[in-house]
Amino acid sequence: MSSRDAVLAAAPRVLATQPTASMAEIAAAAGVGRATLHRHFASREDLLREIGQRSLDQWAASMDEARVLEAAESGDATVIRACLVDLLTRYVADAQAFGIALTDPTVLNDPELREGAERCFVDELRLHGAAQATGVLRPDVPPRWLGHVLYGLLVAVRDALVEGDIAPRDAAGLVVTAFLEGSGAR
Amino acid sequence: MSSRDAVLAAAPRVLATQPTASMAEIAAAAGVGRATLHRHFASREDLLREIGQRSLDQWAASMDEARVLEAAESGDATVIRACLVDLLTRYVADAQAFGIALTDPTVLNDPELREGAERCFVDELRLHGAAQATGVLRPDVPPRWLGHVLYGLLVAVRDALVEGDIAPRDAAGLVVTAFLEGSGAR
DNA sequence: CCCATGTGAGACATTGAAGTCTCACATCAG
DNA sequence: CTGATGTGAGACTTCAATGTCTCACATGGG
Repeated sequence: MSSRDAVLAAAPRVLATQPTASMAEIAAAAGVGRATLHRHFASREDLLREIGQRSLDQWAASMDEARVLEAAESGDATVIRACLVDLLTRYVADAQAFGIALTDPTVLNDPELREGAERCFVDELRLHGAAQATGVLRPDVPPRWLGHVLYGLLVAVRDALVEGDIAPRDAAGLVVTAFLEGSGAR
Repeated sequence: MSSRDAVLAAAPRVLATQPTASMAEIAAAAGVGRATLHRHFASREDLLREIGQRSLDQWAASMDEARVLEAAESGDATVIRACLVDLLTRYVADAQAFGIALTDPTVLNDPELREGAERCFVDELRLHGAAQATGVLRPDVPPRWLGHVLYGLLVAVRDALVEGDIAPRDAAGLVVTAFLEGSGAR
């Protein structure tokens, strides 16, 4: 594994538990010299942006793999619902790999990344819209609110896993249930 | 309003949109000199801790006002459900006032604050436990997970409000519904 | 063997925010 | 008026992390 890959593997891991970790700490965690870290990423911002970009790529990839647009256009409630579940499951995995990108100010405030996020979000909204139109998701809430709820649940599952309050293998199921059925008893 | 109160009012507001705001920016937002800010709060950590402590006090106060422990001990599903809704509504208001405390590393990592948070959480868990036992909340998930879901929804509503995706007057209802009923259509 | 490449260690410089200090000024109670 | 208190402005110091640079070394291809 190249030292660059070592950094890109280690950084999200440390930052997940220590969002303010210094470059020195990140380098150490990656088993790499501080100078080497700076060779690959000129600044801390650079590194964070790269991680943010990768999380966006992963977001897009997950939507792609779940065939979000295809499902949205199908107009078939069963397909849409299955797609949603598939998507959420992928998101949960992504949130563990790129948890830092969910809440880091550097990532959240970067104009380019924001634009990329909005682009992904628009695609996701297609699915939510189709889900609302076909009776899969409740129609009486703003579609963008559904995105926020999803986001919040990913933050929740990330933290719950970090603190060891839920088992990794249960994570996806808990999120899917919480999102679709809520936490109220049936 | 004393300058100290001005700071304690302004700081959470600026930090809500700029979590990395400098002391100088906070002072400016409070309409107060930088020296004055340091007179009241020796360090940035001090200020953040004070805000964190106040958010904990508010958390405790909200549980108190919603009569959480009383409801938990009542064993009455109707009472418990009403208490939960009341509590969530209060939380939504609190999340707007102290949104920064939800995700700021300084607040989240301070040992004393963590201990205080855990103490509040334990009380909240009593309610969740009672709610699960009386068929108000689903019994098939870890009680602590319910706390995380709630937390995630507060982060979601905070961000949705900051970005203007939902109307302030709808916020509480959206959170209550998302938590209890989920986002799936009935 | 030899060179090219990438690396670690560590010295060094830079920077930007934090924190300190002084002083003049406003306010207000007595 | 007068002293006490709190304040704003701004100069100043400190400090920790960032970013730069050099050099010796390892490795691997030729």
